[in-house]
Amino acid sequence: MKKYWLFKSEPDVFSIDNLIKLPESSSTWEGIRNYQARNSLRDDVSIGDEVFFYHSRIDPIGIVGTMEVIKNGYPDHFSFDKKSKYYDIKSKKENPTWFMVDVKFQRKFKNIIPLSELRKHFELSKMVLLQKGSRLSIQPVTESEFKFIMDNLST
DNA sequence: GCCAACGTTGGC
DNA sequence: GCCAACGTTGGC
Repeated sequence: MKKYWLFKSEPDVFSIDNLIKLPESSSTWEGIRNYQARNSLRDDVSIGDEVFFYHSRIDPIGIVGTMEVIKNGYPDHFSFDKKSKYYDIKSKKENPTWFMVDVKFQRKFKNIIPLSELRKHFELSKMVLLQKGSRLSIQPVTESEFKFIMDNLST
């Protein structure tokens, strides 16, 4: 069954426009170095799932569009590459610590949906994103939350 | 750029 | 296995 997610990225590092410009408008989603997020990428994020692209640490912060998962979780090979900023000595090829998926651009909203806007809606009050202290960079979104945002807030 | 809230590390 | 110290995230 199709699932829904929200992936955070700092646009200084990787923005939705960067994704659009890549061949096939698709990309690896590497460099996730948090165990809870890793577990989602390894076990739950699946081909066909829909994902909100979220820009953090920029003004304004919020959801900028959607993408689709096109490859299930597989070892994050950047963690094996000494030259990569995502290199991690404890991740071994025969027993990888970190995982990633591939994504493909779907849609960029005409207007960003700011975090402050998301907070206004009772229907979204349970969103992982909006919980106090929440900073998961790969997080689940419920079907009703996803549809509410697409139907009422997307442009 | 600051700093609160988390997550991780490592000494004991 | 506790927990202080350190490192990171991300809203503001």
